[in-house]
Amino acid sequence: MSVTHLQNLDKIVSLSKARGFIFQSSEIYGGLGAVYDYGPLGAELKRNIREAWWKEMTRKHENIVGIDASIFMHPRVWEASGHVEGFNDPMIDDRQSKKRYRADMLIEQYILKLEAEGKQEAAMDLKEQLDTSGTRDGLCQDLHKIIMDHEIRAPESGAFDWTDVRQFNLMFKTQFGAVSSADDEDAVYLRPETAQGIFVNYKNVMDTSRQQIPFGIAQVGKAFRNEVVARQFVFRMREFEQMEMQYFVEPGQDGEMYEKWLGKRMDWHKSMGIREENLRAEPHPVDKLAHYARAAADIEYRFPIGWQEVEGIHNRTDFDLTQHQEYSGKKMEYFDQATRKRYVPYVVETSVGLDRCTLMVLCDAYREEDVEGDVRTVLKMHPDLAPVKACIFTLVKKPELQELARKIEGDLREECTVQYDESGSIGKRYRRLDEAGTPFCITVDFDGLEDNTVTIRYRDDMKQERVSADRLAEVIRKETRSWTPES
RNA sequence: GCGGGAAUAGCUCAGUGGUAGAGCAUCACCUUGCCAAGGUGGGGGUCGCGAGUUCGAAUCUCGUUUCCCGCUCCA
Repeated sequence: MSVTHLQNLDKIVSLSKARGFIFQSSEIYGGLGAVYDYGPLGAELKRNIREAWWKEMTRKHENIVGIDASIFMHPRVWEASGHVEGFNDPMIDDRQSKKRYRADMLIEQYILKLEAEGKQEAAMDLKEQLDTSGTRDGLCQDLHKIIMDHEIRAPESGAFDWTDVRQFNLMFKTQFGAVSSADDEDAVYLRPETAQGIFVNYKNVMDTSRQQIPFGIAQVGKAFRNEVVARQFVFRMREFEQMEMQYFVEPGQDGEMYEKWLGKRMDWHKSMGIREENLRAEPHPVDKLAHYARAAADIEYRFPIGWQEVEGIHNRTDFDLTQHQEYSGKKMEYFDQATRKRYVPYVVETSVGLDRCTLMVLCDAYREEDVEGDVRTVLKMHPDLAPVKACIFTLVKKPELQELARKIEGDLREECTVQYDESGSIGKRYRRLDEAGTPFCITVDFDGLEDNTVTIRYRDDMKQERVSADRLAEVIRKETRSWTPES
């Protein structure tokens, strides 16, 4: 039995389409870039992951509650959060090397170079110009002028052949209200992250849910980013779903809680049946942290496209709440009755991409096995996540078998997601369900008509057992509980 | 967004200016007593889309969209 390691996402993409996990959006119109739809199996898989997360993050903790905030938010939210600033990177292209650079970074590098050459005065002067860029003819024009005036060359090619400086705003903007106008006053954004929905509701939740610090707010929802480069299947989409939990703690407790949640979240991924050797935690270097974070780490999965982030754990400090306090004028402080301390809470964030999780599960489950000279494609995912948990077959298409099979199907429908299949050869049906990741196939044969027994065939090792039809639910439960991934 | 490559049936592809093809898949029937068996028949393509050249374009030219590979960002 051999297992092939995927070199790219091609096979996952093909299988996703062939079996109805994931389709490209608006395919009949030629598709829409970096937007995907979940088909029947994909919708079930994604929902199973979402529910597992929700159960883990809310129901298992008495001090974490869920909310469901809107996608539209007051435009000022995004000024407070830093997204209007931070999601507006001025970019410039080198026509020679075809490489793209952040215009402000180029100038900063040039300043460092001047300083290294001992030209302190010129460096100071340029720094002043950079800091005041955007105040003269607009940010793009100002930065472009600096680059032109100083003949700043491309770092790699050494060329001086630049395009204009252009800004790429990663936030989708739309009109609010029935009357559309070109005025920016009416513009609202589709949220680029779900976290702000939690921060703006922090006081509401605390005032109404009798929670005291430390406590958490969890949310699952869509977010939108107009990515410059949006590729690699559902890994980077323009519309995606995040599962976030913001944990509010007393300043000083943030470091410990950050470590704790990093560990708990890693454990969760393992409990989803993801192989341990394909998971790792990567701390962000201190000099590369986002504007809001004091510490950050990615939980990465070894995708066929390399190690990539699935979840981010951030120590956001009091950045967000302080910003909202300032921009909204509303107090975000917490008063601790026991210690008589008053403070703006610190926030530890866990933020996981649901679509990335789904892709991770598909990649980790995908196997190509050599079965008697034939290739068997099978998705060995955790039975709890499987879109279809069991499928009922008749050994051959005969009315007397159909009756018992339909009865078993009906009984199991109460227990889990099931399908019924009687077409084609038995082997073909097993393989079809292997590709769907269905862990249990139940076949009704003529012996079963006598003693009410059936064979249950296991996806992972293709072994079969004869069990009483009455015990099926019990066997499925037991097998599901004891399941572990094979490496 | 920029550069390079690609687009023909659900999938993999053949077809280089003259009637749109194959294998697999799918559906129906027959067959089939446990790992993609076999038989018969059916459905499915405005050759990504739009122009142009031509008597005639899947085929040549231009544009456009989407996908793949790089450059930046991130869940």
